[in-house]
Amino acid sequence: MTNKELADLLLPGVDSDISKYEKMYPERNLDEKAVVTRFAPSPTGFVHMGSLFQSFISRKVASDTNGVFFLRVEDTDQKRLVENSVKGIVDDLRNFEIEIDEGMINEEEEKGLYGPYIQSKRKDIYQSYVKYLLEQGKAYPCFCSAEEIEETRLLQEKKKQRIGYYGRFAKCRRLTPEQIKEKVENGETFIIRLKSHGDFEHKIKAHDLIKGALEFPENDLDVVIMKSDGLPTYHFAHLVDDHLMRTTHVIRGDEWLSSLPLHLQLFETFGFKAPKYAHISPIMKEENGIKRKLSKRKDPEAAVSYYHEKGIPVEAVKIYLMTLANTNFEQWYDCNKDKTLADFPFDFKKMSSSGGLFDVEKLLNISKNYISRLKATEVYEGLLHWSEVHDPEFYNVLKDHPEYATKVFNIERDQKKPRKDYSCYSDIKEQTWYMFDELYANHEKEYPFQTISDSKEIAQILSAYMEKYYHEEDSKEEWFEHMKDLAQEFGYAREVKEYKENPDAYKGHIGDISLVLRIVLTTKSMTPDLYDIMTILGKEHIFERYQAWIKGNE
RNA sequence: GGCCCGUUGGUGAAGUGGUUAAACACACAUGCCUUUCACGCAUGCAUACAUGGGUUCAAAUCCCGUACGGGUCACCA
Repeated sequence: MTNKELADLLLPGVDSDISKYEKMYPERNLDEKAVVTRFAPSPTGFVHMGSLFQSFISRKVASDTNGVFFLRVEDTDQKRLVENSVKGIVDDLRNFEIEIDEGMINEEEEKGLYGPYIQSKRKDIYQSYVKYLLEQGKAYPCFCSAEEIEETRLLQEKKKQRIGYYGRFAKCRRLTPEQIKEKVENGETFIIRLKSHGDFEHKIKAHDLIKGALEFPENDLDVVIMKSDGLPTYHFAHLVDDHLMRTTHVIRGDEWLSSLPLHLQLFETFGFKAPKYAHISPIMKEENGIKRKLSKRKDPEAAVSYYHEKGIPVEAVKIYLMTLANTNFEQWYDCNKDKTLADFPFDFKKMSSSGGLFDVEKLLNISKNYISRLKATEVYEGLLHWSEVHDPEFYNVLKDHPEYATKVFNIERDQKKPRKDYSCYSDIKEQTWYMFDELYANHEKEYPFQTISDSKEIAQILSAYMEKYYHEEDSKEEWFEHMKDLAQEFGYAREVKEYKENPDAYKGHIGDISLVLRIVLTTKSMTPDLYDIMTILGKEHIFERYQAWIKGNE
């Protein structure tokens, strides 16, 4: 019995002519340096921070080189499928503004000429390649049961031998064609294994874009390439897909590093050119002094939804990811304030070969700086968008007063060194609610008075301010002069310096007076510039709040 | 257990044999500025190159061992 007859017996009706696929998916017509890469998740849930990181880098590299970034869904494990997760993945990428050039665009549809981009629809293709391999005598069927495999494993453990299906442990490799025929005709289920010619004692050299030069023993495991349901395993799908999709760079998590020898062997077996590999270390988290992989299950910050809920701008998250990826980015960004992420020359070699710690503090700092550089209108837009989903009360207020709200966000913003108050959109309401009537009315109020806390004196100060010292048209300088006059009238120093030089001569200083005016107006002892606040709020509101306080504290 | 990768201060890290007695950023502390806060500025902090050996005139940087951490060894990806 020839290999061809054997292949026909095992995969009847499958066309082993792989040359047609080679024609169907020709080399891409791109620049020599163009990088074709992909994000290839299995549809088992939402996108994890680590995957987002990989896609972000992949997108960046493809864009930098006028290449292609595509999304391929790896659903060959039918048992683990989670409903609607393709949509989840697509949405997560879109929400982070990571655009795909090709691939799945929702649960059913896709775009691009190198599809199908979902593995369950590529079964015919994989089977052709499997059959081709069988005909070449480079693969064989295996009828071993799970129990038998387990048995050899135990035996190997006991004898302290390497675990796996290889060498003399590869029983089915020695099956004669007649035996195979008999088993198939008996209806026994089988899988297909690679007939490896690797030698564990031989070392092979490999190169990784991030980790550099690597050395491994050759793969000598007869790994499963096709499962009993006729679908390929990851390794084989990787070979076929990344070959036919003309992937030039495989960027993936470093849990794959140890199967690199196998993958290289697979490409070599077919005589295909292997892609370049970049194995990214996982993002770590520290807990109780131990570093561990950021976990989807345990760590809320692992889910990309966390950032949307907090209202950290997408761009800020990307900036953070870039600093994690290439730490020289921070300095570059600092020196090139007019440039954007897209201008930064990303370099694989600058990636850390060990796993970086994910630092939410640092992210928030970056976000704070980012928001501080935004225009007030941009803050308004971003906040509006965020609050629509996460804070309907605030959203309604913002929606009704776009111009007013923009003025509020412009306080101490339009200057060379803008204020840095907000780390994320969810911070803003707490710091600005007193500027909005609707929110002010419903908010609980506490007045944290300090030096001046006697309500009678406070009432007097407020009254005097309204009667004599408040003038709607005052410039900032005039306004401040009037504040000083007010301070003086009540026995407080006009200048802090004066007070410090001669503390006994005064009850306090200008700061104590302005604090009273600030607190009654805003209920806060810490706010941005009071003049700006007063100007935006206007006479009516100021007087209303001062009078209400006096009345309430008689 | 086999194989592979990694280990620079609280954190991210620069650094690839010699002005790095270890940059920069975050965090933290102090001071200045300031009507508050924030910003900014200045200073400081952290006893930082896992460890033992070797190569060299010279090592965080090269080699070997050890420890610790991570990954992998599925009809999962």
